Amino acid sequence: MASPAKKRKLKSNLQKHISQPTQIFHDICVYIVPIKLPNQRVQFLKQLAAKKGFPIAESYSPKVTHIVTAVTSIDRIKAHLDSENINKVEVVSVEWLTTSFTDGQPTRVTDRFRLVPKKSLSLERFSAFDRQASLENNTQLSDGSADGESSLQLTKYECQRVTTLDHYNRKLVEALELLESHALLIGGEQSQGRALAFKRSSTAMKGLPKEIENVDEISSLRHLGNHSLRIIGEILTKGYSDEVEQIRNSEFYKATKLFNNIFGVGPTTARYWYDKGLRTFDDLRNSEIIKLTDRQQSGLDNYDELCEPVTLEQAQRIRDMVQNEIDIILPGTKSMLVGGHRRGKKAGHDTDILIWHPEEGKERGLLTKLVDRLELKGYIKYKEMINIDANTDEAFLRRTNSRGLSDIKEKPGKAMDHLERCFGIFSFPRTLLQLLQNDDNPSAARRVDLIVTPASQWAYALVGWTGNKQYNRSLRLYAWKELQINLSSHAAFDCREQKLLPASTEQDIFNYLKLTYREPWERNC
DNA sequence: GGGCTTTACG
DNA sequence: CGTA
DNA sequence: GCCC
Repeated sequence: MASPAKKRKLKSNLQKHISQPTQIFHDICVYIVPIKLPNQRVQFLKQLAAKKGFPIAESYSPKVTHIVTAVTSIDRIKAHLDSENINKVEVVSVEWLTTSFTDGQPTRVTDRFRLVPKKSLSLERFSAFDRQASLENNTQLSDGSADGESSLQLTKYECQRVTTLDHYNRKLVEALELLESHALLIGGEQSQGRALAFKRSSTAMKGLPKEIENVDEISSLRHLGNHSLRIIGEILTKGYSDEVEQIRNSEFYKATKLFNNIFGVGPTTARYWYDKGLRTFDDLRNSEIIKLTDRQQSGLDNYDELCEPVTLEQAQRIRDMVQNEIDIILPGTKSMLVGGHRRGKKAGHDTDILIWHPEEGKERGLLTKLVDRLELKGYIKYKEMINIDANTDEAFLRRTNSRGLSDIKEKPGKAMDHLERCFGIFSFPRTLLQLLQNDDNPSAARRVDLIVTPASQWAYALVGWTGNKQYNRSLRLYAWKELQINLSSHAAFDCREQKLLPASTEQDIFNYLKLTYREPWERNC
């Protein structure tokens, strides 16, 4: 990261993706009702509207001239807008907007586009109508736009676009993610890069506003090259990809993937065991030559329970319990769920809890006390404590300097102070409901991460620990390449201005990075 | 052909 | 090397 | 593997 070879010329990519509309239609103002329309589609329509010069209102106000909606009931609209006063506003289907895009100007509103009272139009017909409209819209736009631009576009970085849990191309994403994990399991010099490329292909698919039916629709998109397109094409034409299925059913993939699923076992160890001839957990347990680390042993012992998805309700109960403890230890301490659950996942593979005290420094030593109390209650099956003491300041300065800029006189100060972490396997009593549904196992093992952050680093910790992983990678890459800002989950350092960027909210960080704020559930790359 | 996020700790 |  |  610090080599001089890294001094690549900064391209002015920032403006490149924001093409200016040739004209702006000031006499209209469109409000898109975010009901029944997937968020992704709303974002897509807004983006396109901006490009085509259609003013968009973020919320409903008197200046709005056109309400665009997928909802079929006028009452539902009124309820949503909390206003009866929509008589002089045109309430139109999404098709009106897409037709207008195709026309390059606001299309005259006819009865065809107007929302009519529910009783005279069946729901089925309306949604079929709408599906057809979106299809036409995209095919027409991608072929025959006047300016020759394709309507399907992908930003360079994932953090510049909206990616939600819901999307239209699950099958394609699944295949590409399998190729990603396979690349990691194979290992070798090139594997990280190959895996990343497949990951980017898959996030590209997640970001599309509709289901892909033909490879041609996406063949010119960024991040989709020969290999990914070949896989996608195969799946689109015959429902599956030979290459993917061959990998999925291979002995190598099945065994290494199984091992890799054990907490404490990465691709290298999985591969090593495979090369030694091991294939199953029994092979592992009975092997004379294999020495499991404590972490791996614990991961293996709790394998089945750790495979159970952590529901949002469970995660909330775990946080409530943590909150109860820290209320006793240090009143005023706060905690929140981060990770996948903050991004809207109903089921996750672990629970991440961010803990802090509004008063800087008060949080010192808190985690040890918290973990002690949880341990006394018998909730902890396995744990690793990670303490970061002071004098990491120096390391931070060295790194910053090695990125090719002059000495920093001003010390980062508290920026790198003691962020404490504990990760491990906790065990919680099952609820009555779980006991009824599941077996008679009275407790449930869960992967839990506890993170204590000083108030000064809270915003950065929040962004970092909310993730997801790919979102963070893209955010940090973008920050460095485009703005020469070094971003981590503790702080951001502007290398041009030679200063730390203090932030108290997530919005502050997005502002520094000149990015539109993304809600946590829009960061599911 | 270089680059691919971050950067500690255990 | 694996964890986040 | 894909982008620059």
